[in-house]
Amino acid sequence: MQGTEYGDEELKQNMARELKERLLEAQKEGRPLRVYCGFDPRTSDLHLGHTVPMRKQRQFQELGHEVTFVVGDYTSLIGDPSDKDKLRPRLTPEEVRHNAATYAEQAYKILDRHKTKIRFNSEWLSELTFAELIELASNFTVQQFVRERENFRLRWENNDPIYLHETFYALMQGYDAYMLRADVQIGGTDQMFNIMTAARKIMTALGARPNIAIILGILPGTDGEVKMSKSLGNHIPLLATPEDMYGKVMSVPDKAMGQYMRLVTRWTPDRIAEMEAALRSGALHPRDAKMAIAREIVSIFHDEESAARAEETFKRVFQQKDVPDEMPEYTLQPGQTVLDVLLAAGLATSKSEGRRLMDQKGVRLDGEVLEKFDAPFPHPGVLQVGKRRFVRVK
RNA sequence: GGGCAGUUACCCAAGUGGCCAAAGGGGACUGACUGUAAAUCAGUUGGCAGAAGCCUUCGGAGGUUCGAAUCCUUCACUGCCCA
Repeated sequence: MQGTEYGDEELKQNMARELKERLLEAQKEGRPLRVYCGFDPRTSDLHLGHTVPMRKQRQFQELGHEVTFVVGDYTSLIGDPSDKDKLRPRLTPEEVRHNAATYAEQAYKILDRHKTKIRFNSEWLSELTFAELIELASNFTVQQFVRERENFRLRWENNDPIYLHETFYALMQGYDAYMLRADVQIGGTDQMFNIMTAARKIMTALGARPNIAIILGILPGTDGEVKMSKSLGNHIPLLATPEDMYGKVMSVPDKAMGQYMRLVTRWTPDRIAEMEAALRSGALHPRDAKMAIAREIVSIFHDEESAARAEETFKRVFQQKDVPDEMPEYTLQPGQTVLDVLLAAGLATSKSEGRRLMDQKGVRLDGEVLEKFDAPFPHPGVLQVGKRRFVRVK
């Protein structure tokens, strides 16, 4: 149960007990547990935060259980209720399929490709009749949605709109769990309502055994404070290069190291406890601890070798202030000024921005600060903007 | 259906006829410092021009005015109250 967070010790005990019972029962029946996880095909750009529940699923796979990956193609008609003001155009079936494929491809960095079943929830949700929907809805009160769900409550208090159809999201997720006869459903604390209240209630009402909830802590973003999310700009994409991923992990504040160790790395609870003890006693420097975490994380999503290279680059660029081995290249065109090159190489989005960067002494060529933006570009070399953007100008 | 309030730059939010490219905060970016891309401090943060300057922006459209984010009309969206 490493990394779980129910916010209530009693609930945690209950879930742990139920899980134990269900395991024994399944063993007696000679069947694996059915573990359910859903995903929203609206995004196909996964980040470390998405991998937290996947890691838990992987553990189930390794123990021989059955993991079903549900593509929420039907639920995506609604979208995540926490995003309010973006109009979410309905995706075409092709887009859903494409996103599902790229999403799954990234997910297989963690899950076992051969042991993962994929289902689309339109399969059963599109068959629901209006009468059946009413039946499902009759299990809930408006108060449950508005008072118990934190994101709705906040929106209610802030006078933000809450559309009726958004409340269906939980019903649909619960119905998914019912259709799959899931034994276990895994999600972050933001899924507490959908898993605990909605799914368990619907399953019970329809005569199935309620699934057991495994609620995991939420991984904070690179700011160390709030949930990792692309829209907040504090995310670490799975598709980041090894160097970028390593550096982004290094930029996470020290205080979030524990959460990263517990929620992202493959380390055992013992190893983590050991490291934390060493940190407390001063035997382990926080920088070295974080470097180990960064290296481990890059190893998971790339491989050991790339991780070692990323570490080298990091040491060179940030600890020795040297330039990295590899960087994008740009071929100089005749007659270009410094400003032209900045713009053409994508280091500035407008001439004004380029001038500002130069005014701030943020532009260097082979280590020399460039100040005259309208001067012809001096000579080929390594053009650097700020601390970490490099282009080799040829 | 009726009444009232609101819609400002990436986000939150001030501004209620000229001094507004638009306060403040967050974020982002740059610099200094640092074990770090953290923390802290300083600066920058619409576009174009070397600068004075010019151009585009305050939900959409139209209007009043020498001049509008600010006033009027209308449309769209949101909230609150009443039915």
